[in-house]
Amino acid sequence: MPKNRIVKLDEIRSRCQSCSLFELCMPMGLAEGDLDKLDSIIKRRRPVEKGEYLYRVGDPFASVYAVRSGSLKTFTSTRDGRDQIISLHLPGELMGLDAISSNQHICSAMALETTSVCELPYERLEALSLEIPGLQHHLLSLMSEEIRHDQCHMTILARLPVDNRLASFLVNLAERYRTRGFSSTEFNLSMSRNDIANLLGMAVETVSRLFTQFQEQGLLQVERKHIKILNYDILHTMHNRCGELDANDEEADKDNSSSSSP
Amino acid sequence: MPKNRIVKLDEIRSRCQSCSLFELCMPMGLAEGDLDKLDSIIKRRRPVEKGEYLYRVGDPFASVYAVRSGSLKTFTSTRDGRDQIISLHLPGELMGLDAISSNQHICSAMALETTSVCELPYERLEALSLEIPGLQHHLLSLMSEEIRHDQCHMTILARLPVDNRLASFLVNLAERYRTRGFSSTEFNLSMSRNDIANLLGMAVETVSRLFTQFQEQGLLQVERKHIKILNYDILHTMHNRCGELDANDEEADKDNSSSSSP
DNA sequence: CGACATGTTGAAGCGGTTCAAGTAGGGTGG
DNA sequence: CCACCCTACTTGAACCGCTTCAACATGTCG
Repeated sequence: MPKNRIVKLDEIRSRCQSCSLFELCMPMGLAEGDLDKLDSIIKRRRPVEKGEYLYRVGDPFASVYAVRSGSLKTFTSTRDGRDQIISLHLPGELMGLDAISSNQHICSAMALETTSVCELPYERLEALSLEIPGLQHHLLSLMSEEIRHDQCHMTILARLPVDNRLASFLVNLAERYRTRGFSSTEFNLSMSRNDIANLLGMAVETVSRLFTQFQEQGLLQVERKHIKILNYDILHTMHNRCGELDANDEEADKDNSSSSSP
Repeated sequence: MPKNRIVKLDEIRSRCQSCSLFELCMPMGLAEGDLDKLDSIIKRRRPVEKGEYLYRVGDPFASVYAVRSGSLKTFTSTRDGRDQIISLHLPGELMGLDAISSNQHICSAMALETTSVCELPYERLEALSLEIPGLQHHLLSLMSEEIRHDQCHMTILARLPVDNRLASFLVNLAERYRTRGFSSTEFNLSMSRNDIANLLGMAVETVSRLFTQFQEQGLLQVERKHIKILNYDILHTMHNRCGELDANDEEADKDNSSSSSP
């Protein structure tokens, strides 16, 4: 089971009560004054409408963004002009940290629905993280979390057949909704079939076929974007378990067949 | 062309002269005293022999490691027991930062040849980065670099046919060797065909066939692990250019066909 | 309502895997 | 030093998972 990435709703305090920055400010138990400091650098901005860009590849890197509501996809463009979707971002997640080293955004972010975000000017955030205890660690931790996620996705793309990929996607979504206090068995997809296919490295038609197949198998009930999970267990069996560490890990990598052991 | 990830050899100073920690300590122009501080937390350890683990999935996270010489692969295990190689690490690179959020290693690291590393106890490193100007930013920057790399690899796995994947791999290797002052046209692979296949999400046989195909096309000369690149341009044409930002990026993602523009 | 985007379904084709067999290093022990 | 073995690698041929192409259905929005 992945570690909870945000804090329970009832633990949220004062200012950020109406804000989805849980993940960013809460986990290290912020003092009142520190919370003020954080609040002071946050820029509110008008919602990003469906299809609008929050930022684009190559934009100068000035801020990171915390999703308050709605959802966005990030994607890069390959040289042949087609896009590759990198990830889906839900409320409570921080986006844009991947631009730190290049000082410009390395992917574009587009809203999948009307989406509101908080803008955090990065320089001020970085400065603040030298002051506020735990903030530095938290930023580093968030990035490490993102690396873990990406590695998991790489494994999915490299190793799994298409049905397992879709199952992984759905299980992951379910978990994330559950963590946010929503139903983990019934939700609406904010991504189109096209986007899902792209994210999972397959053809749209395949996604379509898999949804009907899953439905015929009694795993799901699908109606357009509405998903109802009927048999979570089987889906979970199919999904890639990377990132789920448990006690007896030593036996997991016992047969490392590749380049020799001495 | 990816940004240079390490500093030119003649810019290296004093203590770390014999060390490949360029990337970690150099880019922000360390003061003499700060360099001492950094040196003081570094643990030297005996070389890791080929096939030995530097760390394993699930190991408690205590340190990050800078590769001084040699090379390592990192990999996770999927639930079916097979491994998925995540990346190859060459001298000058820092490994293990992905363990920050979970506090245990999320992948295993195994030496591909006799490899020497410097161990940096993470807690002390994090503490130090509150003191040494620029170190915090550098750590964040390194992680952002890793995210960029992973995203690039995701794109390769999701979109490219096998020949382009291998070309991408070789071009990437060539660049990294060049940056390190080695020949970018002639080098030895430290990975086995098996490992390469695994990393690129394909079958060993395919890698083998592609090498002979590339050779027949006059792109390469291959002899076992020794690679000589004969036509870099064509390989470069095949390779995925993600992460290579340039001035006219706005036209790159003009036709974003997926979920609507307003 | 018509037009266009999005989603579904079927049938053909192919890229890459899998299976099988054979070759070539590299190390070990006699 | 060679015979041996084991592993890494290569090559061929059959198969199949998924894509592609094409046609149709369903929503959605001006």
